[in-house]
Amino acid sequence: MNTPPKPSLKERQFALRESAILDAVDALLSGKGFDLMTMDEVAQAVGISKASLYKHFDSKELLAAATMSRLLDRTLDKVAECTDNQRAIDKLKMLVAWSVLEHLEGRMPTLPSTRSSIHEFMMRHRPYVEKLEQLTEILGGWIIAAQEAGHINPRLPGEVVLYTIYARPCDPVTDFLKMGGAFTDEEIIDAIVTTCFNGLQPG
Amino acid sequence: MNTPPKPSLKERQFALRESAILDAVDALLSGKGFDLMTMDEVAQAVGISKASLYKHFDSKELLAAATMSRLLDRTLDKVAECTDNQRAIDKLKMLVAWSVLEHLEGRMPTLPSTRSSIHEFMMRHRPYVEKLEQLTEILGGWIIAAQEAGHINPRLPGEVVLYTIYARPCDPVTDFLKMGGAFTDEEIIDAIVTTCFNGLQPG
DNA sequence: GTCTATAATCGGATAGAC
DNA sequence: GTCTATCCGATTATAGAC
Repeated sequence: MNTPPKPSLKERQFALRESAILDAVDALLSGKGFDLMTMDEVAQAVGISKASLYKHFDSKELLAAATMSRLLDRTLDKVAECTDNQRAIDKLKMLVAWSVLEHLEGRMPTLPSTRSSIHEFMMRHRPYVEKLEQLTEILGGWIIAAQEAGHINPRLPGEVVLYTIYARPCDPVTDFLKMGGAFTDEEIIDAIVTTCFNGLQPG
Repeated sequence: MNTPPKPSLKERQFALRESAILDAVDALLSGKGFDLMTMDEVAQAVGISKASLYKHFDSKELLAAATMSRLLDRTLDKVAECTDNQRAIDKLKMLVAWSVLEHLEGRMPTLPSTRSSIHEFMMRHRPYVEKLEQLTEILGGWIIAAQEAGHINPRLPGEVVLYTIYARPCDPVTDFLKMGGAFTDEEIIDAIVTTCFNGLQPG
C-alpha cells in the first residue's frame, strides 16, 4: 500500500488561501446575502486580485456553493457531537441556538431563501444537495423522536417543523433585535429559541 | 368654501395607471424582492415604456417606497376593521393570518429585511416611517393587552413580540411550504399562525 | 498563480422627438 | 406624457504579461 501523498508547501498554501477566501465569503454572505455580494469585495477582503480569485473558483455561484457546503460540514460536525443520552428536543434546541450564534458572529452564510438568485443553482448542485439530505435525515429522526416523547406537537407535519428550524438563523427578527442594540447576543439567542419552541404564548 | 376640484379624465387616467404600476410592483416585490426586481420588468408588466415609468416615479427607491406605503395603508385599514370587543390575541392572530395570505397571493411586497439595499432608504423615508410608527403604536397596545390578559408571555420584551409578528409574512417557511406543493394555502397559513403563537411544542 | 487591463453585459436613469 | 434610443456606472468574467 502507498502512504497517502504528503501535501507540498505549495499545496498547503493553496488550501490555506482557499480557506481564507471562504472565511471572507462567510462574513459577506452572512451580512448582505448572495445578490449584494460582489466578487470585487471578496477579492479585496482576502487581499488578492479578482483574477486570482477566479483561479480558485470558476464562478460566483460555485464560490457560494463551496461556502454553503462548508457550512453544512460544520453543521454535521455539530450534530455529530451530540450523544445518544441527550433528549431529541434538547439537541434540536441546541442546534437552533448554535446556528443563531453563528449568524450573529458572521459565520452563517444565508441559507438559500427562495428569493435569492442563487437558490435554483444550489438546488441543482449535487454536493450541496447530498449533504443537505444527509442533515435532513438526521434532523427528521430527532423531530420524530421529540414528537413521540411529547415535546413537539405531533399534529405538525414534519416539513413544517424542519423548515421552521432551518429558517431560524435567517429570521429577520435576529437582525432587527441586533440592530436595535438593546439586547445582548445571549438575549437574542434566547428570544429566538423561546419563540421558536414555545411561541409567543406564556410558557 | 370651494367645492373640491373634480378630477379630470386625464387625472383619473393618470391615477389609474399609477395604481396599475403599484399592483405590478406588489407582485414583483412579493415574488423576488427589491434587489432582483428591475425597472424593465416593471415597465413590461404594466405595458408601458421605462421612460414613462420614470415620469410617474423618479427612482426605483421611490417606487418601492410608494408600494410599501400603500401596503401600510391596507394594513391600517385591516386594523381599523377590528372591533373593541375582540380579544387582543385574536386580533393579532387575524393580522398574521391576513398578512400571510396576502403574501401567498402576491400582494405582499417584502418588508425591508436588513439585507436588502432598500432598507436604509426606507428608514429615512418620512411617509413610510410615520405610517409604520402609527401601526407600531396600535400593535404595541394590542400586545400589552394580550400580555395582561395572559395570552402572550409577559416575560417577552415588546420588541421581540412585535418583530416576530412583523416578520411572519416574509418568513422563508411560507415559501418553502408553498414550493413543496404538498400544502394548501389554508394549511400554510394555519402552520405559520400555529408555530408563531404556540411554537413547536404540543398544545 | 498572480497581477493589470479589459471585454461583455446588465440595469438605472435620461435625452429628445412626437 | 409617451415613446425610441442611448448614456453610464457597476459587475461578472477573461486575456495576456510576468
